[in-house]
Amino acid sequence: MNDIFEQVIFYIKERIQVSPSEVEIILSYFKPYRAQKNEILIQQGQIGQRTFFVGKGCLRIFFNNEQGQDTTRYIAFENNFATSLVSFITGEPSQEFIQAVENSDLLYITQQDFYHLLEIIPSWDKFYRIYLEKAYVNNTNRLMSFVTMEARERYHLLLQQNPTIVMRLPNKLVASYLNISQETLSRLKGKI
Amino acid sequence: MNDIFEQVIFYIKERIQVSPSEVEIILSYFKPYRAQKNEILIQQGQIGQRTFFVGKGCLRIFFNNEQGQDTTRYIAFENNFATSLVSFITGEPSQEFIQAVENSDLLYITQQDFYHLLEIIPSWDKFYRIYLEKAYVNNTNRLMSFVTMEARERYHLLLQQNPTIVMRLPNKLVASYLNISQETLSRLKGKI
DNA sequence: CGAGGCCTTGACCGCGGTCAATGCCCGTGG
DNA sequence: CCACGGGCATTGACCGCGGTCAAGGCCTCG
Repeated sequence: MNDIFEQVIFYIKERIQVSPSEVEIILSYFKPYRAQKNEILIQQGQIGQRTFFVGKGCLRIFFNNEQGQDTTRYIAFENNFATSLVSFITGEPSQEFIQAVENSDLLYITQQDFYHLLEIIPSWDKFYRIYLEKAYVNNTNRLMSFVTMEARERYHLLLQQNPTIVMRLPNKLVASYLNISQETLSRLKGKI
Repeated sequence: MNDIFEQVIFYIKERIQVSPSEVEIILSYFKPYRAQKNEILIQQGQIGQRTFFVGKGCLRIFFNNEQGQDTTRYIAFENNFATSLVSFITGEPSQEFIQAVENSDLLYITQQDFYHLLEIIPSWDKFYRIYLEKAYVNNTNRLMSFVTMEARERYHLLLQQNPTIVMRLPNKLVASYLNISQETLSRLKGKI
């Protein structure tokens, strides 16, 4: 029953040192939530952000362009966090959506509580720093791939670096993640 | 003579609280450097990163695609920091170059010393966090603009949000920053 | 005054998007 | 259990944004 709390603690302990009493405190700020497939967890324009931890299932973060297609910025499988980080940082309305791709078991913590932990748990600062660093590296690599590579190369890179995404998700989402149309992805797959 | 040190301290004090003795310590890790126009400060493939502070002049961070054109990821004018952050974080070779766009008065601090400050100056953690947050927001906004907007829109957005870049830098660099060819930028400017 | 870099303009073309038709798979209800 | 409908994937036709190549003009600096 407490599996997901054990998962998140495992995740945290891999990154920072926390005493048993601190673990108690930290966990007390995380709340469980069960999301249905396709459920929208964060709407575009929403403020008051939350950070999610995926115990089981899958979340994606995406934004729309004016024509109505969406681009997926990040995909979180089991044992990963997902946040609409820009909005989390700035406190401004989110440009991004968060959606459950599958039925998912989640934990979440509000932005307020997260920042509160920064004040009461000395090592939480480091946890946040590591999280930010990872998010930064991730996004910058994506930026580079969009800017320097064409569709076929991005697809091959994804196959190398993150085949799970291609195997587990419908083409539609893979295309959204690569920022190409579903048709183009289909043609790419056809030609080996 | 100490102008640039005053500039960096002003920058720091705007963001975190530091005691006079801490200021002493922090400054002792920053070293001045005068860069010539077009000088490359960080080569692609280089490890052992440094963070630069621009007192006067301008730096740009860019990377190459395989065809040899470059894309400018970030432009730092006076009173801004510039780092090849991914490499700084991961310790791996930089995918990015840093170049002086104009003759520039700089300060720099090595990655080692920067991390050392994290240990000896309590509030430096916060300074780094704020820096990371800003860099993250910046990059994510750029990512979104590349992915959701076309050339003309990106140009108009840049004119709104950062006209200095357009006014102060040669077209070549503006094009590189927008990730379009010089010819396309020229055509865009022509048609209002 | 000459040379080299930068900007502009035109001709051309290819990647990848859109639209549309068709096929496939799967869940749902008669 | 089968028929139907809806969502997803595939395939073809078409086309437009923006890149490349090339030529010409302009400005700057030695």
